[in-house]
Amino acid sequence: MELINLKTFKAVVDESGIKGASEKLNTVQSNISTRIQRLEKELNVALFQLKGRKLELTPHGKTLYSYACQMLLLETEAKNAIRISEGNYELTIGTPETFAAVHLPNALKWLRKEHSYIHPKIYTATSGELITAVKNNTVDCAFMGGYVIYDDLVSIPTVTEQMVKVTATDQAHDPILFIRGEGCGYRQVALAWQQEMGFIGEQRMEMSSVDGILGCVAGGLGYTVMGKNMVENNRYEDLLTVEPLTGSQPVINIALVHKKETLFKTGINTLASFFTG
Amino acid sequence: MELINLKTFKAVVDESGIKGASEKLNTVQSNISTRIQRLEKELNVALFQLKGRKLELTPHGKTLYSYACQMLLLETEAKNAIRISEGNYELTIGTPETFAAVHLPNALKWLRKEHSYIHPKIYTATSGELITAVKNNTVDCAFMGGYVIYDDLVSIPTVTEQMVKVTATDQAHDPILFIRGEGCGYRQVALAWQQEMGFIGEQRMEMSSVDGILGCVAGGLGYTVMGKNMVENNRYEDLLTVEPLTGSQPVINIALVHKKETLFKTGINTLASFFTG
DNA sequence: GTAATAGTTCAAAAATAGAGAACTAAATTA
DNA sequence: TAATTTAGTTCTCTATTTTTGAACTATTAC
Repeated sequence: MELINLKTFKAVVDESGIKGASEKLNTVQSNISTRIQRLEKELNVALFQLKGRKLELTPHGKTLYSYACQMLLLETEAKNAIRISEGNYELTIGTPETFAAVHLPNALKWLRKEHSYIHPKIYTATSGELITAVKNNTVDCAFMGGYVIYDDLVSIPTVTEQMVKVTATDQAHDPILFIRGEGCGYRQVALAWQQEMGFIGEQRMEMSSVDGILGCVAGGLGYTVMGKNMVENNRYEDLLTVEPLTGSQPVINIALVHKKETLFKTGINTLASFFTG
Repeated sequence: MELINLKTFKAVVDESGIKGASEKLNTVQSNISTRIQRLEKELNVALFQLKGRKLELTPHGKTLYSYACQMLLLETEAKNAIRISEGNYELTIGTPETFAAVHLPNALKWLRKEHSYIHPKIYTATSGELITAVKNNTVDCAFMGGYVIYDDLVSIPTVTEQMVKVTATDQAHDPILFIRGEGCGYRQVALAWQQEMGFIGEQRMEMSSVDGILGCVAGGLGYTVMGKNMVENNRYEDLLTVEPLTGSQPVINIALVHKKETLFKTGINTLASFFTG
């Protein structure tokens, strides 16, 4: 039993198919196919069953999956443990795009200057995706809006952002709320505010980029609700008016989230200390 | 990181050297050497340090060792879990040669008849070697004379054997005690008895085979102390006289020993139930 | 019915691991 | 202290394994 086969097996399960796995592992389908067959031959059981043109895990496959996950986790842990004991290690940090643009640069500059033995590696995704990324060790920690309340995760509060309503300065605007895509932390705050204020019937417009949203707002197409910092120094800043949000949640708290038992606790706390002082 | 490399690494540590590992893994030294180097290159740290002509684990090596053990354990567990969930599985049973000859045949016959889904696989070694074999999962369980008192091992009492002093029937014999080799459970009882009886100065003769010992005793070369069952039906039985052992330990208790947390608990208990009824 | 998608099989090419000999260095011993 | 034994490394050649990419089959979607 070799780890590459188990890694392949796990990829097939996670990506639910040979094709997905082959893309994830940067190889061709036939390799995935044969690696799985190698495992099946070695264990002398079928791991998958073809249902139509989908693969379905057999009970044996399920059994193996849990072991494979454990073993692969141990592999990365072993590598991490050695990296840490070398005193000089990589820390994978997940962050929403917005946070990466506004808050991370200074933190990384500071890290580089004061704790150069930590080599940060940034991974951007939506808040939603980041939770799973933390859970399955794709990242060592992640910045996230709101509070996370999972048993095996720890949240360290970092920055509190003033939420603001952003409108065009010299223009009337349509009652259209511009919000970011599914999975974004700000989106939730914006929607909650909209509901609280009773603007239920209002139109909404979804847009994935902050710059795009602010551009539209500046153009008088609508208004938006987001973090104050995100507007400051934006290219459209001069055309925009911000006013602090009213309502029950006028701020958003951004936490640094990590697994309870991580080998990188010290490094993560170091990173958090930049914000908490 | 591949399991074969970790397996090799573990073997080098366990056998304390490349040579030992190469013998254990049935390959040549150069292979062991390059596998270790592969690991070192991949992790970018030295795992061993040459001290004279001995290898010494570096701190990084120690770190890796604990992970390697865990991963390799998971590998065998994964295989076992699948074997068991197939409903039809192999059970590796360790036994001293003597026990294999006298008690096992009936047990195996019964197992085959009543619990044919268990496929016993026999591994013979001395009691001493069997303890380590159980500990590192070379065998799933093992029969052993005396009681084992290790934290993570469980002993199920099976048969109690009457110990007897065996002498030639129609002959005087020299005061030479024939005993079995190092690591044999009976040997210890024999030696304890000899000491208790005050036959300290007596000569001793070591011999690895029971038949050999009984042959010598039958020929009047000396006497021996062993389990009653081992003499019964032996080819020399007619020439031998047995008398129950006197002293504080006239019997030997043979237990079936296994790790506390084994996937084969049910199978092992089934096997034990043949003896306990 | 046709196109697209998912997975398998196969042969050739590329990469890798293994065996064994030659070599270096340390311990043993005579 | 010179010779021998032992442990480990390095190197080359060979054998094996892995990867690739194309052809093929089966299922789903349009």
